[in-house]
Amino acid sequence: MTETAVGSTAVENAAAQSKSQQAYAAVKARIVEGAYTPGYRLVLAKIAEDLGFSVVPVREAIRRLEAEGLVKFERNVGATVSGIDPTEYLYTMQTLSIVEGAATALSAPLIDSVSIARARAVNEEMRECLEHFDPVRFTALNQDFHSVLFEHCPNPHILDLVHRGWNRLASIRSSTFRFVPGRAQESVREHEALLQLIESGADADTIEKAARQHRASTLDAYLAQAKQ
Amino acid sequence: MTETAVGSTAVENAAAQSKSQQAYAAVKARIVEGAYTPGYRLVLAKIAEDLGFSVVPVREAIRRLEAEGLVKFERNVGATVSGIDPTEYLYTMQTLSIVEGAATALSAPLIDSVSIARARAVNEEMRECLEHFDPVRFTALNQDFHSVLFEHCPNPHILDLVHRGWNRLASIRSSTFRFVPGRAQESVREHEALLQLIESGADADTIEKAARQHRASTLDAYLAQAKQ
DNA sequence: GTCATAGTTATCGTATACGATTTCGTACTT
DNA sequence: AAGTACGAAATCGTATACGATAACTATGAC
Repeated sequence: MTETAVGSTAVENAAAQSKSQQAYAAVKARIVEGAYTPGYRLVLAKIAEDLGFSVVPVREAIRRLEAEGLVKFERNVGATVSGIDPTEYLYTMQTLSIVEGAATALSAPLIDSVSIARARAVNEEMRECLEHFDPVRFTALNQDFHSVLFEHCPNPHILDLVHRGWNRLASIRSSTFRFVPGRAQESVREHEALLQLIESGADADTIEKAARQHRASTLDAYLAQAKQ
Repeated sequence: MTETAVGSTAVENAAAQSKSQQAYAAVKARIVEGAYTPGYRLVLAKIAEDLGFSVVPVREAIRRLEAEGLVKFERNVGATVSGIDPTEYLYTMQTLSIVEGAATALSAPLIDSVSIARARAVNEEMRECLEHFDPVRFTALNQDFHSVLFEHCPNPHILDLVHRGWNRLASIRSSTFRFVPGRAQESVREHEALLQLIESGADADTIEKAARQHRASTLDAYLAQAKQ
C-alpha cells in the first residue's frame, strides 16, 4: 500500500513489459509523484533518451496519459502535464464525489469486519499524521483508507474512474488546492462516521450520500477559501 | 444530431487533423457503426493501408481507443474490438446509470422550456419508431433525447463519461443485449415522466434517482431475460 | 488417428530517418 | 525604442525498415 501511482495498469509486475508500457508507467509515476509539475513540458525526444529508448513508444505512452487527462498533447506543439485550472479542479472533485459515493455504496455490503478494522487503523494513522504535520503521507493514507473500503467493489469500471480521479488530483498535488486549514481533521472524523454507517448496515442510499458529501466537503472548503 | 460516434473529440471539423486523429476517428466510427463487430481483429498494417498511411499513427489511435475501452490491445498479439461479455455489459450499464443520473441532476436546473419541448419532440419520434420497429433509429433518438437534457451540463467530465459509456454500448449494438421486449415502450414512458419531474422543478435527488433508475431498469430487464 | 515438434508466415514492437511545423532569436525598419 | 520580418534551432509527425514474437501449417512419431 501507500503506492504513488494508482490504477490497475500502473505497475504490471514483470520485466516482460513493452517499452510503451514502461514509458507509460515511468511518466505517470513522475507526474503523480510531483517530479513533473503541471505545465511541465514533456519533450518526447528527451524522455526517450532518459529512458533509453526511441520516441515511438514514448508517444504511445503520452497518448494514453492524454486519454486519462494527465497530459495535454497539442498538435505540432507538444505535450505538457495538465492543468491547475480551478475549474478543472472543480470538475474533477465533483466527478470524484459521484464515483466515490457510488463505489462506497456498492462496496459497503461486501466489507467484512476485518477490513473495517484495517480501515480504522489507517484512519488512526491519519490522525497521527495531523500531529506531525505530514500532508504527503496523509494523502497517501487517505487513498489507502478508501482503497480498503473499495477492495471488494463489484464494479471495476467505477473503481477505475475513482483511480483516474485520484491520479488527476495527485498531478496537481503541490498546488494551492489541497490542505484547507481544519479540513483534514474534519476528514478523519467523517471517515469514522462512514465506518460506523457501514458497520451498522445502513442502507445504500445513506452510505452513498455520506461518501459523496465527504468528498464534496473538501471541495466546498476549497471554494469557500478561494472566495476570500 | 443523430450522429453515430459520440464525444467531444469524435469529429474535429477541419481537414487539418493529424493522421493519428483521423485514424482514431475512422476506427472509432467503424466500431460504433457496427462495421467492426466485437472480437473483430484490428490488423494495424491493414488499417494503415486502408486509410492510406503508415502504421505509427494507427497504433496511437488504437492506444487511445484502448484507453476508452473500445479496443483490447494485447502485447505481441494484436488489437480486437472489445467485448460482448455479459459481465462487462453489467459494469457498463451500472456505471452509466450512475453518471447519467448525476449528469441529469446537475443539468436539470439549467434546462429551459425550449429544450424541454425539443426533448419531448424527440421522445414522440421515439414512440413512432416503436410502431415502425426501427431499433437503430430508436437508439440514436434515445441518445438525442438525453443529449438535449445534457446540453447545459455544468460538468464536462461527467458528460465525457456518459459519452464513453454510450460508445461502449454502441460497439456491442448488434449483440444479444439490446431490445428486451416491452422495454422500449417503458423507456418512452419514463422519458415523459422524467421531463415532468424536471418541469415541476423537483429536487436534485429525486431527479437523480429517476434518471438512474431509467438506465438501471434496462439493465434489470436484460438480467431478468438472461436468467430464463 | 492423434499428438508433438519443427518450420513458415503473419503480425507486432521499436529504431532510425527525414520532411513539416513551430518557436525563438536576431537583425532590420520605422 | 518598439515592432516586424526573416532565418535558425528545436521539436513534432510520419514513413520506412527490420528484429522479435506469436500463430499457423505440415510433417513425422507413436
